[in-house]
Amino acid sequence: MLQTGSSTTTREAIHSAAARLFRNQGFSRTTVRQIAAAAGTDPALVIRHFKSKELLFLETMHLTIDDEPLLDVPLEHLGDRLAELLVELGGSARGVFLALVHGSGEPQIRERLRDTHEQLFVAPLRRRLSGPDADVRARMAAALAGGLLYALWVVGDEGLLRMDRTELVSRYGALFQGVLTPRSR
Amino acid sequence: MLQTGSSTTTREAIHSAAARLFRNQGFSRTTVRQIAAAAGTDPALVIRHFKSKELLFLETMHLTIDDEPLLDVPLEHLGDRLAELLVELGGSARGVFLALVHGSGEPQIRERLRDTHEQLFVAPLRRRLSGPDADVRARMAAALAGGLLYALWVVGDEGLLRMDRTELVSRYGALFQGVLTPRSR
DNA sequence: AAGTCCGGTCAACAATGTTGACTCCCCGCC
DNA sequence: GGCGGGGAGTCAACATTGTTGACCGGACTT
Repeated sequence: MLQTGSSTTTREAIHSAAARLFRNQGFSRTTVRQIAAAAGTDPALVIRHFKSKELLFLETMHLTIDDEPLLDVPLEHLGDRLAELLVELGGSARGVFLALVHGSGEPQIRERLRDTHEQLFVAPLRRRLSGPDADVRARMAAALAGGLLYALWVVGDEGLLRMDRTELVSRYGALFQGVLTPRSR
Repeated sequence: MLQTGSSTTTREAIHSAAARLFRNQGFSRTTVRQIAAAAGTDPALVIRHFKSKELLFLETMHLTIDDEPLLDVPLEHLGDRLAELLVELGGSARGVFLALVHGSGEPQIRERLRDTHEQLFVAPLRRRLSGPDADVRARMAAALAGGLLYALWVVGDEGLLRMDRTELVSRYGALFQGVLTPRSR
């Protein structure tokens, strides 16, 4: 048959083991032999299926949130909604984000991070805005969003982490709102 | 004499070669043998002088801006000044910042990044503020600052990079100002 | 003068990503 | 039915990485 039964299973095992390890330990700290062991197979097979460790990384680490519906909220509440979404984000998204940021020394991973930033933050916000400076405002809001994740996850600012969630949401929500729908005029 | 002439020179050579290479290529992409070659010495000596590659990295990569005087400006202009400072920042600071961010998968480097963030952004701003929520506002402004560098350097948002510098400064300056000296009350 | 330390060199180690040779087995074709 | 070919799997090897230990030589102390 066309379905390569065992092969697909093995490939899938490698894929999911790699995804888990990359999320938990990042690119450089996880070894091909670890992935192979976790998938119950041979290191050579890992490379054979995906062409290299880096390509395997790129194939497993994509960060997609279905925020299209989640951002479907009146424009005047978009700031709060976005802040809420970001603050409550976590779990696997955190691991993928950190893996991308840490790995972005490699050109291909950096490009992936750039695409992710664009499709995750810039594009959905851009779609909701209008006016001559809509693009700039969307990009600034996206920079704010990335900066929040950066402060919380990459540097791990204890002060922000310890802060009351609802206060953080309301403060950052106001910031977003100010950029998205500038006051007056 | 007590000055170990050649030794100090060699140590210095290793130090500066390592600093340059780490800045340009980051932690994982620069090898001990590269550093040794650039310093005109032996890989083993690199490890002997500094205990390990990671310790050498930590010894060479610290990011300090003498921003104490540079932020000495009336409180109502602090936002613009900070934005100006960040946007015009570059050169070696960029390399060190990126190396720290990319390397922060390693716990020690992450701690260094956290300290840097605290001493470079949070502390100087905190010193200028007062009121019950001064700490929170300082940390949010610091997150904004880090987020700007993140967007420009780590992800490399083309839209922001292409933007007119003075417009970027004025927009981000207003953002900073809003966080530092909230309107009304 | 002998001894002791310190900077330097060389060879080796284990671990890494990756490749090639080889086996095995199942599928379609004569 | 036999058989040839291709793909999955295994094993050993390679070059490169960070790091260590053995050895060497010269300078400073006693």
